[in-house]
Amino acid sequence: MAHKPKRSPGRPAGIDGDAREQLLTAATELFAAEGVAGTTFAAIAKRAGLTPAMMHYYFKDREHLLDCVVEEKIAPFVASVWSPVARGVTPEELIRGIVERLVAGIERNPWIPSTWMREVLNEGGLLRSRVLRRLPFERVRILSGAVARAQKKGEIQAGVDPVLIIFSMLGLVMLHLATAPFFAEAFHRREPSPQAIGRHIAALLLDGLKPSRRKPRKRR
Amino acid sequence: MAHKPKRSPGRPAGIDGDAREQLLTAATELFAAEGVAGTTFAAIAKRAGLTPAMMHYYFKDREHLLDCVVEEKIAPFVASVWSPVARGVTPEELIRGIVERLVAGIERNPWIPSTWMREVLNEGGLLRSRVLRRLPFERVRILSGAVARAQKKGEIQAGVDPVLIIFSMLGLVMLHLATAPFFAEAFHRREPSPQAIGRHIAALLLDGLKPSRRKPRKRR
Amino acid sequence: MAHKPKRSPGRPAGIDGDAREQLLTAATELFAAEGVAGTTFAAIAKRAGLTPAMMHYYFKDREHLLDCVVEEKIAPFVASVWSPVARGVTPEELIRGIVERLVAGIERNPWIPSTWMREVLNEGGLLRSRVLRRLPFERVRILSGAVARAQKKGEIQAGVDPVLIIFSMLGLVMLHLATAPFFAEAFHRREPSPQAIGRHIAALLLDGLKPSRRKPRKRR
Amino acid sequence: MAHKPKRSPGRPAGIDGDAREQLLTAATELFAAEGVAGTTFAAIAKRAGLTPAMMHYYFKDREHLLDCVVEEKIAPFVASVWSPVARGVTPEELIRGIVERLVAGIERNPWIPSTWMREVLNEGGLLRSRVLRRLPFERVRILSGAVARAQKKGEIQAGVDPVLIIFSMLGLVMLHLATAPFFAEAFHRREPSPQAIGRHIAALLLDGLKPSRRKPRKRR
DNA sequence: TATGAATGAGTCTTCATTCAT
DNA sequence: CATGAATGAAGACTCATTCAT
Repeated sequence: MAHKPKRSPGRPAGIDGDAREQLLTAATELFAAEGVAGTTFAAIAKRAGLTPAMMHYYFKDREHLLDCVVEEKIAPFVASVWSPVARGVTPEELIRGIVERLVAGIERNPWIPSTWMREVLNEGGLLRSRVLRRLPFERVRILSGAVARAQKKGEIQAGVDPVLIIFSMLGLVMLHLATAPFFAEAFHRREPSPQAIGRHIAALLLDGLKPSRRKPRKRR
Repeated sequence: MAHKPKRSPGRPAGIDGDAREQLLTAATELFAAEGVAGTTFAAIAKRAGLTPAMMHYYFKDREHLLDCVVEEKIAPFVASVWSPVARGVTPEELIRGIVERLVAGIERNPWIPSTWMREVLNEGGLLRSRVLRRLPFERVRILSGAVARAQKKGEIQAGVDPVLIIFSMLGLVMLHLATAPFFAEAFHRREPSPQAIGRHIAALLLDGLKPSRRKPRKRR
Repeated sequence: MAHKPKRSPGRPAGIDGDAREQLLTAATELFAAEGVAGTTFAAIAKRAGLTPAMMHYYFKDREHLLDCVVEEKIAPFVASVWSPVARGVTPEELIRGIVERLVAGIERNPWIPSTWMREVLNEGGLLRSRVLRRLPFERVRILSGAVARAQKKGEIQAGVDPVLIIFSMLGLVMLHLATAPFFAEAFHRREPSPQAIGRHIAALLLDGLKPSRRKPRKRR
Repeated sequence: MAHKPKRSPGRPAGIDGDAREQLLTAATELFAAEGVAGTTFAAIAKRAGLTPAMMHYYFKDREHLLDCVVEEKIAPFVASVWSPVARGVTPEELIRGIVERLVAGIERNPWIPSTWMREVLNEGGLLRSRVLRRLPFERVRILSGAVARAQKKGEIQAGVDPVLIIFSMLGLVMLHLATAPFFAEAFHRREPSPQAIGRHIAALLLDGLKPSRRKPRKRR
């Protein structure tokens, strides 16, 4: 599907000088900073130190570029978050694992939260349908099923929706990581670390605001 | 600051035929659907049944248009949410009130969550600095102070951050309301009602996933 | 079908300053000289003393421009040639009339023969299908029917094909008028006048090379 | 003149695998279908299963490619048609011979009529001056002289021009062969065979529409 | 208040052409 | 011979903006 000129066989992919990879990286960074609609081919090329024409050499056109970004950058990230999700684990463990992998994946790809919020979640987001097709719905259902069962057993409160809670969880992580600079700017504070954000979210998700009955557990 | 041609005195503002108001409405709708960068003057004018030249007559240029949207549409919404926040109220009551007013305000302005996520929270968002200047930080501090005090008294668990929690709260509402269509599309379900979303968020924020010790209380 | 911005009502169409008309004229002239594929928007605009952007203002894009050329320039020419063709006239009279009107029409639109040969008759011609749709086949059939009947009566020799003869006739006119400059260039002669060409073709069509049995008739 | 990289001596020219020949063939076919201006180097290379860079290896640039097409493809065709023309033959025999060789040559090179009409006869045709230089004017003059003499003797009618008639003859052949697909498309008939076209043209040229006084002769 | 005409700057895209390998 | 990478120039098209009416 994605347009990919054959790489010269003598030249291994992925090395730092790989122009295509550099363009892709530049694209993701600019998408995060300016949005997809606000990012021109010329800007991407310039940031990678190349000419706009090279963009078309490697990616044919905008549509194909977006295909490539989703296929090569976003889909692997999504897979890394969801593929360990399996049946027979408690919701709490599942959630803790997902949040950890989300935070870790985003540390490696800091452009993701912004792009996800803007271009995936939003109506009219330019990556929306492309990403939608690649979401691992079976895994998502494993989690929502586990939540629903735990609710029936009284282990999870009945007020939350077992599907919406997944959006809450993902959304909170994306949102806090995406808005860390906004937070810092608005409140003249240091940006909270991803770990601090992860702890905040886990605490909020698992206990809400209520004081814990449990002994507070050590985290990492 | 904002460019506003004097309105002919005989003609009251706000009536349905008010071209300026119609343009502003068209703008907010398109901003929500396509993002600010993806919305052209021509598109706004066309949606309002007018010519691009009229956009310039009423709003001078893009910058002024954004000023007007923030000043006349977003700022009043923000104020309606935060102005009732006062000292001497429990964090739970404050949060409940804010979430309710958010949901109500968004029902009147359905374009807000999308635009907020895209253009305010995101780095590079085109409304960011404009909105930032108009946030009611004193009120925000009232809430975060109340949370911090409640934490000290053991009424709120220590794991959550008293400022981040505000982002969590606002973010959850915006996010769930903005992604309701995505949710429906991805899971082939009906869009959850704003009320259902409000209940889910309130439950999550106040209790997390834990089963409630309290008697479940009636909500509305 | 064709994209036509409404003309300001106070300004009559067709006056010399009409920018759209000037662009259309420039387009037809360049199409004749360089071919459709070889003619850029910029070149057309420049020849009319305007900017390329104006081309898009008046004609939207290349496709619409071609629509307009065919609709407003070629179709009327074709109609002027064929609409007087009626039943009950001898083939000789019909042919003589068509050739005369062709020559006259081309004198008013000297760009036609070249464009017709290049872009209509040729496979892959860029106006071909557009023009094809607008050919007056009923009239053509009137002529070919008349020729066929005259053949049966022995008034026309049996060797010629009653449909191909129409292509021969039209083709000879177009060809000789289109190649008049080539003729002059190749043989260092003056360009033959359209009238001379018309006489040559009528003579050829009606008598071939054979010496005439008839008294040579006065022509005009 | 034409740029021709030395062929490796062990490898005979003209065999099917000859890349240069394949490129030249692809070029002529595309020129006929899309016109010279509408044919890109990349398209030619692709049709021959090679890369655009190979075009430059073999033909240097566009200008040289056109030189090669004329020199190696069109000039031999022209020569094959005209070289048998000699003094001392009746115009009728000359014409009959030329038309036959034209039809035969075009059957071997079906791309010729279209290209000839588009790129040779038309003002602005991209092969025009190149072909003009290679026309065998002496032979053409042999024919026009023969026609003129026959006119003086009353064997050919006086109404036709002895030079224009040559254009008529060549043009009719090119035109009918080039427009055979158009004819078929426009009239929903089968394409006339080259032989049928040849017969029609010979009949038209020699007798016009008039019923023949001669006994109709057998043709092939 | 409203519009059509006009434009310059910018964006996407194509293409001939070059070059190192 | 042959290819992939790279580029500059140019073309189609868009758009914010201006202006006369």
